[in-house]
Amino acid sequence: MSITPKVLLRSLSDQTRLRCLMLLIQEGELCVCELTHALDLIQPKISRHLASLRDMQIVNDRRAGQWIYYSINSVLPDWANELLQATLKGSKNEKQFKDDLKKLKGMPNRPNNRICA
Amino acid sequence: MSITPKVLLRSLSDQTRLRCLMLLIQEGELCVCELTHALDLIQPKISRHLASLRDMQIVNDRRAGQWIYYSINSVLPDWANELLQATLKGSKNEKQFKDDLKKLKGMPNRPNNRICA
DNA sequence: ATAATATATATGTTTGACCGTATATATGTC
DNA sequence: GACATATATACGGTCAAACATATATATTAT
Repeated sequence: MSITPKVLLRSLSDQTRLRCLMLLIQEGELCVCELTHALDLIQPKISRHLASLRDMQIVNDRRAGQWIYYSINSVLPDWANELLQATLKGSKNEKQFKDDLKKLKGMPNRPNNRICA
Repeated sequence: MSITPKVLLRSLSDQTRLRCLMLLIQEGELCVCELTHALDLIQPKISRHLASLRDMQIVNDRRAGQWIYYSINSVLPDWANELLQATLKGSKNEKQFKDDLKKLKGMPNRPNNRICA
């Protein structure tokens, strides 16, 4: 079964999950420590919300050494991708989003997440 | 100030508000009793959620005699309209949405909501 | 094996949002 | 005026979900 509007919208209704997803859409793949740094929240909180997004099949995870990388599920239905893109479009004006992105870019010692190093 | 993703997504996270909005997008303008009938919920519940959507400037209301008609705010930003359209696209497969629409169409004594009668 | 780092999860608590019931308000009809 | 219909709101209760803290697990390095 594929995701429903009910499930996706419920997930997007929490600010922490929304902020994570916006960064993931924009950046492609991020690990927990990058998201923790960018959002300036405690690690268990980020992990908990990412686990929830994984359970809803909105994101996928991949282990690489001690890091676990999350990314948007690549096989979401069209309407879901369109919904996420519309949300990103709306978020780009938001101070919160800009700040998160800036914080991410400025993170020291970012782990290298390139699959082909 | 215009609506934010945070506010719109929070509004869409409740099933009652989501169902109302999907019918409003599809049908243009509906009164409280039509929505109450279509969703098969009690009137105060519908009114409460519509008031919330009005407060968030997602819908407008208009009185016509004893009826109050609600419709999607016509000056939402592009991203918000795109988000709603994507949601509608995803909802059209859903049994819940189909049932709501069928119930609305089959409602006896629907008030006539045409502005120019 | 010990220590350090990254991530996940368990636990108990709190809070905000939704709920149903009751009631108030507004309009129309007789 | 009295009554019916449509809608809004106030009130108190309930519950899901989010929270912080503490701890467990996994990986890497020394």
